[in-house]
Amino acid sequence: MSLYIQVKDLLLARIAKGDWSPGNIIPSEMNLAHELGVSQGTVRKAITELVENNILTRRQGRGTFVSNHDVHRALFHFFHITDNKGHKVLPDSRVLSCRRQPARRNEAALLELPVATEIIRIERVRSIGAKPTMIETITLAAQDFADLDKKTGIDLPNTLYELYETKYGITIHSADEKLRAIPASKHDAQLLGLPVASPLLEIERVALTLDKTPVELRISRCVTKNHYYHNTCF
Amino acid sequence: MSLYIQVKDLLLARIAKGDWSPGNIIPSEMNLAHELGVSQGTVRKAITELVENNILTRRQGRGTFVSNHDVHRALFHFFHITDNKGHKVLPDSRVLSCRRQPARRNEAALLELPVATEIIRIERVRSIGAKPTMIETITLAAQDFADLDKKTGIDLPNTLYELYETKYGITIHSADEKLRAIPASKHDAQLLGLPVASPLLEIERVALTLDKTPVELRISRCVTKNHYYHNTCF
DNA sequence: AAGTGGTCTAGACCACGTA
DNA sequence: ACGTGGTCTAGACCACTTG
Repeated sequence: MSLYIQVKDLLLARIAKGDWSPGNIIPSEMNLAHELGVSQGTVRKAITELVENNILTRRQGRGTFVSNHDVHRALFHFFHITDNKGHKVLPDSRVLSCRRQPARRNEAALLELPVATEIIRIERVRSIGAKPTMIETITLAAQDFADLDKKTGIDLPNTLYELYETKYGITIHSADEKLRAIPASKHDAQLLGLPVASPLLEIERVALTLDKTPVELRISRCVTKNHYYHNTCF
Repeated sequence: MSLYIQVKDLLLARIAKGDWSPGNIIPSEMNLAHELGVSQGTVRKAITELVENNILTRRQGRGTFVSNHDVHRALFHFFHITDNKGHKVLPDSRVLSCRRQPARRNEAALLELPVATEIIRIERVRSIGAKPTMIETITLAAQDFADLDKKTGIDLPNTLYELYETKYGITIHSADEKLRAIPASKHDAQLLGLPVASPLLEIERVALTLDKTPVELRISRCVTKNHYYHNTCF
């Protein structure tokens, strides 16, 4: 393996281990180069790849920082619903329930947990401009999110990924989404104020950490009358 | 502007102008460096960014080439339908019609053409394993694709983007997709063998060239009973 | 003024593909 | 054997931020 890949892996390991945490500065390129006995150019190339992966952020004149995966990031990387003009809108959310339960078989499989492991299941309705637009069912491994179910509806923030990072030290880095069209169930239809069997866009998202461990399963069923799921491909 | 950005823009201009065409080799880094009066490292950095944009391809020991946006690329960058196991499948296609018509208002808007410009409209049904799965309506500016409508159904290849590149010199580089769930029309239902109003996944895709000119509008309506639209977000 | 990342150069050696 | 890209080094100057 080339030297800069080894440096990259070493930096990654330190970040994953928590030696350097989100928002904090890492040593300068020169310091790392001296410490590791390589040239600055090699450290630079390793850091460049991590910056391209959104894991580090460079700020000229200041230093290199572990990325903060904040609201902005969550919004831009993981939230793809836009209005008809293509503008992203952050919907409000109302929690319907938040309970501990044994994992169903498919949930356990997607989260790579043993069957019937205890999970936390959150159900909420998300609205755009007072109009109910999405129903979300969120599944988390209970062991990783102690006491999350004890929070009241108001304590559960709109943007959960920020909470995962700040309270539980779990940073969501990528996600895998599967989309399909499904008919609204009676329950869905009632919550969303639609006729039964109206077409809904279902998004099944598995959110992953840096080392590709699945952390959250989120199934969203969306009304796509005034909104789209927007994706740009290169 | 930094030097390597200028070099990058210059290379881009030559590619767009057609001095170097897809599949062909460009001069070596050393030659470009001498020609432009900069160091090899600067040319290298410019080329690196173009490689990251999938515009150039490096082959060690051989040289640097203008990317071929071939079947493989089209499949991996622009085709997101997978089976339930997550494997991509390339569907067959049967052309229903291929006609010249005046552009409708929304088509003209999305393709950035004057209203009522003549367009070519292709309608086809795509099947996976003999099962009709998607209906596609493709709209192209007639002026850019002379005689495309004169091809018979068999002459129209399954993978159109390759045809655009090889026969018309138009390379699709990125695409913008909007997804929503819609009920199947009578026409859709008949072609796909489904009850009327079954939920379908509609994908409205605008395909763009390197300089972001919209070239093709493609509306796909997909049965998502045994297939998903798959997206990975970083 | 000092330290950081951003750019640029020049030169070295390696791994790979072709002739 | 030769030319290509791939990696690595060392050193220079610039632009930006902080103390």
